[in-house]
Amino acid sequence: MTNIRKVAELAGVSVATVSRALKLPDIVSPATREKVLKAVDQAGYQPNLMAVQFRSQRTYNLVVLVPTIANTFFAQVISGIQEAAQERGYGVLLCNTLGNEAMETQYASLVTTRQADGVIQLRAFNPFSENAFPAGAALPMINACEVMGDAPCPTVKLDNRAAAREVTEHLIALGHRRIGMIKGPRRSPLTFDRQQGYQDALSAAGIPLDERLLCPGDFTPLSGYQAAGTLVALPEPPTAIFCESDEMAIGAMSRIKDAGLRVPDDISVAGFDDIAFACYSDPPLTTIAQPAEAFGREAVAMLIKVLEGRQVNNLVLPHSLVSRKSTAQCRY
Amino acid sequence: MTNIRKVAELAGVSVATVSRALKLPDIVSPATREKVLKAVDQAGYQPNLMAVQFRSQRTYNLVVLVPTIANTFFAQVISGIQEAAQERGYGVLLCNTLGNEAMETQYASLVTTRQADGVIQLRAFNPFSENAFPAGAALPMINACEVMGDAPCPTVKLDNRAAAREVTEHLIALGHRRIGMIKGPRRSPLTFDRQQGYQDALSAAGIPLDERLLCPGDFTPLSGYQAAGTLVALPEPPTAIFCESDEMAIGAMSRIKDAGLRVPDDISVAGFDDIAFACYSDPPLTTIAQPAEAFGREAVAMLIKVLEGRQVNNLVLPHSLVSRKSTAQCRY
DNA sequence: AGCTAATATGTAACCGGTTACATATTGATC
DNA sequence: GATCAATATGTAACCGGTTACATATTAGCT
Repeated sequence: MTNIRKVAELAGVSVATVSRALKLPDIVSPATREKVLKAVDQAGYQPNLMAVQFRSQRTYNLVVLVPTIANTFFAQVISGIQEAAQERGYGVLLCNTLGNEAMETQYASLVTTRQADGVIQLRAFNPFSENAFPAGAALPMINACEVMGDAPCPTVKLDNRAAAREVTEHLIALGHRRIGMIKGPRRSPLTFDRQQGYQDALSAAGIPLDERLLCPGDFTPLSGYQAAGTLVALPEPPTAIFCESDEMAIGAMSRIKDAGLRVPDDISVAGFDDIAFACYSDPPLTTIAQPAEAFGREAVAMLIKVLEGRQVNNLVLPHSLVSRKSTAQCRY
Repeated sequence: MTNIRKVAELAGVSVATVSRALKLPDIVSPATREKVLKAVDQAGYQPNLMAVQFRSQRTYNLVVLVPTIANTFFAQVISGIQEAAQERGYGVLLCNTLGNEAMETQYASLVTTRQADGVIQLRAFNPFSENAFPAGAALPMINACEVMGDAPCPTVKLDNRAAAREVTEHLIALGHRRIGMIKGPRRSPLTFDRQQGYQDALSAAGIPLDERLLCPGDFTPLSGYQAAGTLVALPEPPTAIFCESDEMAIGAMSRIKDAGLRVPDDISVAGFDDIAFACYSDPPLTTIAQPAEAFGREAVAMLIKVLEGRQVNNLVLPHSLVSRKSTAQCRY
């Protein structure tokens, strides 16, 4: 293996000079620099970054904990993370946790064992910082997308409550009064906030909350399909359904059509996320657009600030209602 | 930082003994082992894996080069990679190359700079091994999914030609004779193989090839949408379209409906990949199912074999035609 | 007890860079 | 020419483990 000593020997200088010629070219004489560069070239030398990292105690890797890469929205967020990380010279260690807390803990420990410098957690915070990291070892960490109010680290999120309220108001403005909601997993703060927004809109319009119109899902198309099945089977089914993710909305629309009903003629459907497929579904989906890549980019920027010991502020990214063809005037 | 020396001091033994007590517990006396473990516990010691890796010259990280994570199919493959890697104690460094060869090269060099042990490339091989890695430094590398015939490394792929032939035969069996094809990027070997299969089926059925029915795309829904626009605008539009990816098929169906035509009544559409959305599209998509996770798992297994210096054989994974509602008897 | 072999533990070199500190060289100023 | 500062380079310690080799201890056997 060609290492810095070989290069030093070739160039007839010390290893320190080689190191400096490469890292701080200004402080070596032009002649020496030239000699070193030639030797580097001749030896085909590439620094062993493992050694560099070991010495500097920085890995320049970031751990990303994602519940499921298979989710289109997360895939986009990761895309943003990836890009931003690369621009700053960081690598991305991807961890598909499948919601498994043990796995999250295990992966977060990549930081304490020095295989990564920090963590971006795309799921609501779990208690691992309490049990798994003793001695008050606060991990350099950012919580993005799904965020709990009392997260013990900086966060980037959407104003989910306001966004959900907007969608619901949009449906109410179309004349709907029986509005179903296909939610996320029960314990998700995302779901909590969005349900708040949904209720805000209802009560502002004087519509009483009907618990039977709330169905839990897990953000997958299948769960949307199943939940919609429950809703259309109600004695008084909803005339509109707000789904907490586009993937569930797509599943829901499929189920509604299987029941012989049409979207939006019989039931309006709204989603959340604005994934790439949202405008190619039949009908194209009305939804809340989230800046997925921006989530990733901002999370990286914040984490690096933390790593550099700088001050960071929590961030709320903007959303917007995208009105397409899956929602229409209520006919009843 | 609590390091092995602190632990040694606490336990009243040498660092070598601590190291051995943890890695080769059998060769230290039970009493010593106990002492060491107690000291480890007391000090809250976690080995600095950066140091371990540095010493052993193994990072236990694998680089994965993926054209776009945003593609649902790749997301699934990565899921499989991720799982298999984790089971074997490897981490996954994800690189979204966006088809950029410079970026692929840059990331592959993580191996030569010792930040990763090997590479899984999900795109057809590019010439970087020739120009970027001099001195015949053959990277430990696996090429999966999109594979070229002369790949200079082990490969896992599908029999794309046979699969494309099956879909096409399925359409022919339904009475279609004007069958369009929405292809992948021009230079992709995937596209080449699948077009071969398409042509195999046509010529077996005595149907002449009509070049106008072939449209290039780039695997995104948008490109499928656009290509379908070209096809329906033909003086004699096809009665069926075979798309090289489900994402393009979904885009194509959207365009067909925008043209006031119905799927499958007016035009049958078949896809490729069997992504999660395939059964929730309207109508549910007839497609070729690929074992996406298995691609990932096998690629990891093969790469680790390579890293261990063992013999590996190229692999061809099975596919199957999934017949849903987007293809139907030709009415013309 | 005396000898050999097996077991247990310690010492220190090593991986490949980085960098504090020491030393050598050059240049500027009086 | 002497003095001092600035610049350039070299020496060696260091990061935190692993492991070859040396040494100490114990066990087994005659």
